[in-house]
Amino acid sequence: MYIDEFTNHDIAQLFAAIADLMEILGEDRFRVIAYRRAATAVSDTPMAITQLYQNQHLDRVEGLSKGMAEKIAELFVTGDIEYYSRLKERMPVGVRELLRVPHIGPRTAGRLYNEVGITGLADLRDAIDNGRLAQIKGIGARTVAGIREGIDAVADREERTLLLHAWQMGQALLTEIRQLPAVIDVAWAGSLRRGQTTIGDLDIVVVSHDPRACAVQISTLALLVKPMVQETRVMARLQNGMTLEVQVCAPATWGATLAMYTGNDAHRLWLQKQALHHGYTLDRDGLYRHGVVYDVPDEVQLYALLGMAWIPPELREYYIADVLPPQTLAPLLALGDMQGDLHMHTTWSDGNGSIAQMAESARVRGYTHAAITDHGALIGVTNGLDSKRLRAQRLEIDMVNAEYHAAGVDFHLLHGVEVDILVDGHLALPNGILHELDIVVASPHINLRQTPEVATQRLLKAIAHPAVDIIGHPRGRILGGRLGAPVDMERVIVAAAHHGVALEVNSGPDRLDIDGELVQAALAAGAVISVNSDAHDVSNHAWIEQGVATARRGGATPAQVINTWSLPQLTSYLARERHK
DNA sequence: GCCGTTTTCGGCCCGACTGTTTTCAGTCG
Repeated sequence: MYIDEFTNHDIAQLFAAIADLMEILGEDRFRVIAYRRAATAVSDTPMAITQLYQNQHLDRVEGLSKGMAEKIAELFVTGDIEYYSRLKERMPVGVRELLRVPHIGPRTAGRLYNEVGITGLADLRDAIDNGRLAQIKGIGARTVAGIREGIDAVADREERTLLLHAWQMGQALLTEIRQLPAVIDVAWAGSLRRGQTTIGDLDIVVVSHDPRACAVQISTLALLVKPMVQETRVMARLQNGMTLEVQVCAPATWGATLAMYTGNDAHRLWLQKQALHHGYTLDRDGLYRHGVVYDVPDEVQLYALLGMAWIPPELREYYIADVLPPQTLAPLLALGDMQGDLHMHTTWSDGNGSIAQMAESARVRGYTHAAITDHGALIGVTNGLDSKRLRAQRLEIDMVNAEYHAAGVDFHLLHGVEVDILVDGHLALPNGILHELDIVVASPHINLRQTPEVATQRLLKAIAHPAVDIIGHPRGRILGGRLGAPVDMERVIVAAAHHGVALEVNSGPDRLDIDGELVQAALAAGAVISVNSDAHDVSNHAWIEQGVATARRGGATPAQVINTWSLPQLTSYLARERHK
């Protein structure tokens, strides 16, 4: 039995590798999809697959078919999957790295191996440098340039985990740790607590009266893979492939330890400097005065002892060096401030939920309103709506609203659209229909490889359009996938502020576009922002938490985020802006 | 490979755009 050797992450990687190799080898694409689905099913499972297997509960893994469960059994029994071995004989595994590079799909990856012998990113770089790549039929100068551009964006992708996935794992860990008898309190630290868009390692700080005993208890949790205990610290791997570090401290040092583990490095050094300045020394074990531990039961007291107001973790990277923090910071946007989600899709275009289902899911989250913004007609696969279908959709939205109204429920749906911003900045729907809608989100989806000037003009033109209320995921970046359009965001922000158009923080886990830095710039210029889920399924509404974290990193206060406004306030904003 | 059955096999995600061609293959959303 090889059962202890595989985490969920390992198994998902194996299925993904099989799918990639099959695709490169030109196998039936529906079989490829089957393996991909299995990879997703496994990595979406919080419980250890090994444990489910031992309890004969693999059939409880949602989305995992019987055939794929058998492959997992084969892996646990023999240590390998025979089909995978046979694929590897036909195509080196390294070739699948090439698929991550923009402009290289399975066919090209296969040709790069067969015709030039390229087996990985390093080979690909060499082939670009020595001109071998340009010699391949069908790959011209522009494609080579595109590949050269994309290769670096892709290189560090494997190392980091998307905020959403780290968040989910962090939640699961907190829940389990909290139930241990020796635990008084527990919190995330590190980049997860700071709300970074991608996370390296997961850091957690725990408070206990008996830190050593508590560390041992933590090491027994089923979520941990190969845990190691060093006095009051636990190191382990997690099922999703991340590395975990848990530090247990005594109640008296909680404030100091949590702040030191939250960081970042620069903020940590700055805190230590401030401590010295006030006659203390500060390290991960606590705050000391004349060599004696000084009680700091929480972070607020730590910052107070160092002569300043508590700084929310999301802003700590910005408060470093000689920058003096304000004595009181305005409260940042919180999840509870959100009154409406203004960007979501339904089965009318490419979503999975009906209008009524998406509305109810938004209402249950505590919103008073939400906007249905299906795709406008342009992108084929999204089944976009033209004017005629949008008018038909209006009737269904009116009906849902009427039902809420009749039931005396305080919830209202706005009718909107997510319209494509075309290459030249024109919108993909006629002005007539755009003006009929309650709200218009305009987003760039295709042709994201433009020169900076053209890409910028494209957005500026859309912002100037009188019907546009929100610019959706302005750069179109995909985390770990592509950088997005080379837009001059400074000019875009100025224009958005001028025209009263909101810039979106899209909460899609691989988007988080715009990010914290741009939020900060936008707010400084007087623009408003809109934090939206871009949900295509009722379950996606939860993504808003990562969007809120991103807005917080930009220092957004509730008033600066149009989603916190009451329906009357939002409606008057939409009306005023439309008649400009 | 999986699903849902008219339970034995056909359908499953397809259309636009790009770059390279000279009529289209491949990538992307």
